[in-house]
Amino acid sequence: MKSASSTDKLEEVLGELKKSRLKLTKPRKAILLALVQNHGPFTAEEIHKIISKKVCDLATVYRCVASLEEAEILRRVEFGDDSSRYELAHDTHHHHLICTRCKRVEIVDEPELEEIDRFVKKRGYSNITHSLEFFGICPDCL
Amino acid sequence: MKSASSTDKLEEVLGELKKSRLKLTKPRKAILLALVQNHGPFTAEEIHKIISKKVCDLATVYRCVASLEEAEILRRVEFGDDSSRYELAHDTHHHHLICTRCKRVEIVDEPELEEIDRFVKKRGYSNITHSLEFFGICPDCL
DNA sequence: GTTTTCTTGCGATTCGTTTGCATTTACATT
DNA sequence: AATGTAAATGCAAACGAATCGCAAGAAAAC
Repeated sequence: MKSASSTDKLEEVLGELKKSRLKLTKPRKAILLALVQNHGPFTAEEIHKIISKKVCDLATVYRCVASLEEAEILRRVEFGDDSSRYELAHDTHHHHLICTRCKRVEIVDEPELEEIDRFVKKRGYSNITHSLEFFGICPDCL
Repeated sequence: MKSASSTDKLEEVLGELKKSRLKLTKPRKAILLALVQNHGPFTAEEIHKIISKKVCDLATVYRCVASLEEAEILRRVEFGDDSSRYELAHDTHHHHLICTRCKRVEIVDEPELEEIDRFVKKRGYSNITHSLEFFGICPDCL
């Protein structure tokens, strides 16, 4: 199975948006396009820059990512630096490997890590999610 | 091997503090005592309440936890709710399981999870650390 | 096209955290 | 014990990320 093209992906995501009860507005479309076209989780501020500040106010970006996260179209990621980052939830579950020197972000999607949640299932918890991020110094920075 | 008593633990931690080049001040002693006596990672604000606000200013708590983290006596933990929490770094490496309803925090220290970092070692990264937190609904809240 | 409901812009506001600066304290040195 | 000095503190002001109130604007429903 080939990976979908950028436009395919955008249509897919916009489809998800229509299925939710969220309205299809210009800021939301711009944000989703930005995340389809660009890699890596971004802060609201970064998204605001990418879509161009003329599209909408920064406050609107915050409100959009919040509603899109609620609708499970976006996923929030925390790198422990006091700001939330967002990426398409549609992408397969994965984690990040962040170089603490150059801030490069790599994707980690080892199949063995898929089963992580089972360690807490036996405690009777439900609706389990987890957040796993790696930090280290990348080969280039050594 | 028995777990150390509260006073043993406190002395051990104060020993670490002396070995660092940090001065042994009243606020730092109070904070370490608070973390020896109480479970779970706490925010600066929570620590400030525990040690009693008379001990020092909130700004001092922030400065203390920062220096104690730097000295690797405390460890910072993020639950993705826009505030940092601190616990004794001395305690064995573990993760947290946070009930998203009642905010209860449990410790997760499955031995199988110890080896997590190896998934990124093969990418040539060094000084690897990771942050893994679980979120779910606890049996009592169901 | 009109109504209803959601969304936005803009400014003000909150909240966690940090900082500047004068003062105080811990600790080393005499 | 008195002194010197570098580090730590209190207090208030400043900060940055995120949120909110409200009036105006735009989408979807009728």
